[in-house]
Amino acid sequence: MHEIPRPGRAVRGSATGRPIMALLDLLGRRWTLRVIWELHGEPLKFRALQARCGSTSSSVLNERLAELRGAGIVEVGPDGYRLTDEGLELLTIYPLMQAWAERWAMRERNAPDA
Amino acid sequence: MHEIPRPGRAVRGSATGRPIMALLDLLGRRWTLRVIWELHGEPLKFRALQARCGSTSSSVLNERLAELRGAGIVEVGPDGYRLTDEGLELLTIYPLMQAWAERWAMRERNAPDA
DNA sequence: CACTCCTGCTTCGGAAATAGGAGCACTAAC
DNA sequence: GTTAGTGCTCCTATTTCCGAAGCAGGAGTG
Repeated sequence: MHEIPRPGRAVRGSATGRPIMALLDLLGRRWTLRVIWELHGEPLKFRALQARCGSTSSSVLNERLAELRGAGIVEVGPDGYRLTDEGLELLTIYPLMQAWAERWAMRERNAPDA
Repeated sequence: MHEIPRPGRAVRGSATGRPIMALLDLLGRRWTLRVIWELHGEPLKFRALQARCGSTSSSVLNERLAELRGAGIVEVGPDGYRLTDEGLELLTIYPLMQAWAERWAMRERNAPDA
């Protein structure tokens, strides 16, 4: 088992305890950004969420969900997993990322293959 | 060697080619978010960047830099690695993450240990 | 009761990514 | 020549992840 990053504690790559470092560690793990993205709408059951995340393995998905619940980003409701109020706040970074990704796609279309 | 995610192509967990999926794959790799964060200011040489990223291994750091250069987020200048104009655009998500992380730290301080 | 279906979750062996460190080729001093 | 700095590569050990199977519990059905 690995540590769930928390502000005020040492995380991978930073022992200062700075909150942003804990968040960068948390969000930088595989599937974490994707899980939050897929939970932007209605609540999803475990297997439904798994299917939306490209059929990622249940073991890793369960770890990520435990971390996100520990950070107060995701909670379990009667209809499945959903974002908390704080999780919804974190969702504000996604429109920026999506707009950036769209410009990225336009640049790639106009560029010859690398 | 592994594939550098690009919009319009299949990436880990998504074969649709949606640009946001490529970006989520790219940013969800270890050290990627951190590298962009550390490059927000002045340009950094390879070893200086490595030191700021908690002495991550040079092999992985080099892979991440190759990916970020391939995506047009990072470029190499006379003074070292720095963000491109598009990389600076991506930097706009960090103030939101930092604010979120600060609230996270406040919640943790007010909460009994889990 | 048994049986079926769905739930979240766990376990396990093999595959892939990352860590950690030594070292290379190159350039610029001196 | 030596020394120091650069980006980067190679190698092995460790960690993480994948993929599939299966478990425990609850609800419904007869």
